[in-house]
Amino acid sequence: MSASTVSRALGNYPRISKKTRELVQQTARELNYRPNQLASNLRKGKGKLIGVIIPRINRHFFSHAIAGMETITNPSGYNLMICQTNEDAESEQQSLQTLIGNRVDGIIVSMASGTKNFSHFEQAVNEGVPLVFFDRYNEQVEADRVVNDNFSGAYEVTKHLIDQGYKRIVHFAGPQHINVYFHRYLGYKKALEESGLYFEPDFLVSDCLTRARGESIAQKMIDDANLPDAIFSASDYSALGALLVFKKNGIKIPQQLGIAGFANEPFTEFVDPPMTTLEQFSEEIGQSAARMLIDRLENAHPKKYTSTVSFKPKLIVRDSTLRTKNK
Amino acid sequence: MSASTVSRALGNYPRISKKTRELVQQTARELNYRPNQLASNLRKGKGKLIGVIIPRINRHFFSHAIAGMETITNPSGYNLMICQTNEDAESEQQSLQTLIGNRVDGIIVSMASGTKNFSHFEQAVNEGVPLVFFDRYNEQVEADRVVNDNFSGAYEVTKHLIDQGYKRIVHFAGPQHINVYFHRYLGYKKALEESGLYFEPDFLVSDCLTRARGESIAQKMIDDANLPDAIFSASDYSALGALLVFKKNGIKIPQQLGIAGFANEPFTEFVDPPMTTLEQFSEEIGQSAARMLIDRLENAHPKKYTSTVSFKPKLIVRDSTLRTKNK
DNA sequence: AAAATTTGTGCAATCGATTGTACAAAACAG
DNA sequence: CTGTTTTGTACAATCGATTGCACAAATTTT
Repeated sequence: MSASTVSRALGNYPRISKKTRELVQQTARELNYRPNQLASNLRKGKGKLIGVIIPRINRHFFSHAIAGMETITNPSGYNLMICQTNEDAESEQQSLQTLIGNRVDGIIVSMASGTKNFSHFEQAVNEGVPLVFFDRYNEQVEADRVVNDNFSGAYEVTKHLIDQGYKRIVHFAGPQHINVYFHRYLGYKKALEESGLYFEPDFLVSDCLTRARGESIAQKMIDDANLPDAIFSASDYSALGALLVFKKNGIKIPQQLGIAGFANEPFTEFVDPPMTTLEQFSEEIGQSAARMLIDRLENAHPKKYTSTVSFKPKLIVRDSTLRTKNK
Repeated sequence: MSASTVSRALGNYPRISKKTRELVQQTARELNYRPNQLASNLRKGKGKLIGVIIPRINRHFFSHAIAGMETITNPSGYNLMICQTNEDAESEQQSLQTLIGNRVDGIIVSMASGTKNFSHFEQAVNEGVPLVFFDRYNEQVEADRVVNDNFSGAYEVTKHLIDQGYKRIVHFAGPQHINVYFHRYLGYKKALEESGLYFEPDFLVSDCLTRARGESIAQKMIDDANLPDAIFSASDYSALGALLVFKKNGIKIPQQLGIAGFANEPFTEFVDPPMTTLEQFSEEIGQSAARMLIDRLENAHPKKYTSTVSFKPKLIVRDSTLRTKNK
């Protein structure tokens, strides 16, 4: 029996007689035959493989986004090949090369913080590699996007702080070349301005995303006897660090000082006091990105077509900012 | 210029003249040529690809294990292809087929809880697919393993509870067909027996791993006015659920009731009171599994050689079980 | 019963890189 | 200046599955 017949029998081609087909399939099962996907993909030029590039897999947001993607890709028969960049630009470049070299059908990316040059992405787009960004993207690169409305999230939480009567509100910011953190800053600023609130440059603490940095900033505030009324942090982790240091030093939260974070990391619910933060819908974002990519892969789109979906983070108010309730 | 020359030039074969080599490499860069890995892998029969099968990617333990693997595989030039099973046996089977079909060099697995038949793994082993299990394995399958010493971890924490003066100690258990949970139960039991402590069958709460289940069990204990002295849970999540319900009902922890979990999920540090638990060294386990697989791929081993590495979890004592301190 | 159509299978080219072998050109030796 | 060795490049087969085309057998039509 020829290879072609076998191939067609396994592929359920109508021209193959029922008898042969069943014989082949039965025999294949017995011999435990597994078609070599490499060969198949090579010949067909497509392999039902989607590449994913993310900064870190062990972050609540990203691992949940990936889980979300899989709920979409699996039923459609796509597999995921996941690369971590560890926030490093070069590693991101490499991952992109690897994925393209492996002829993935498309790529879902969230950019590394180390990335400041975007030519590798632009080039990929120009070569026609279907690309979808989620969460962290860059304006320059013309590709599909699934984003968080960080601006509105930040605006809302800052508004909330103002409503609670906090006036001198500090912002723990992230690297401003990343859209995500820049927009959080903008939302924060907009809310302040709208309320005609006092704002001075050192209300902005730059690159304050980690627990350690949050701790040291808080310690410095205490040492300088220069406490703000409230802190809106772009990261739950630095908010946590600050909260712990303040608490240890007997500063009452939320009465003396309010703290809000961003991302609704699992621990925020359980710190004392529970922390106000913003939920990001990571799974939905992952799903949406996957859907968008598959749509692009399976349906023809006009050349310059790009699509953007935006998710609005949900404000989760907890005791760490409820000054009115906790008088 | 022939394809073979190009291939050799890019591969830095000594027989290619420096001039040609540089010309080729330069031109390749200009044309943005990326060798088709599919074709290359097909021809070479190897692809520097490692498959990973895990229950869920968005679990602290697993996502950190994967991060650990990457620290080893990346420098060695291997890529990871990750599949989630969602604890489902059939999905696990499929993932295995997919990975083998894609001719991965080897596979790192942590079994799904739904898996009760292991023939697919045995068959893979027989076919010579290099397999390394981590955390969740099965005795029947002869393959390399990286495991947690769940027995000793459970033994230690139970011992600790006994030392703190708790007597009626309940165990929230997981599915006993999974080695991990079975060993936790055994360690718990051993500690009780050694201390000559009273043990009755309903001290064992089966399949109690989720927060919701922990809550309902705790509620039931309260309703029945049948509180134990302490709980050792095989999962931080169910421990959390119980802790929250007890607290809401005014039961003093650790004075009236001690609670310990397993896995050192991030939130355990921040609940009130902070929860005693066991740290699992997920990254190290991932690293170890990756190292073991690569060793097997790159070094010849005798046929029946299998290796097992065991990590001892570290007891992290926090206030939730410190009855003596919190009198 | 011959012609036309349908059905079932095999041949051979193909995807793109790799590699053993062959052969031409250059370098060297005698 | 001829013969030998070295160097550099090309040819062609290969990995394994897929697929257009061709052709034989079976079935239907006239």
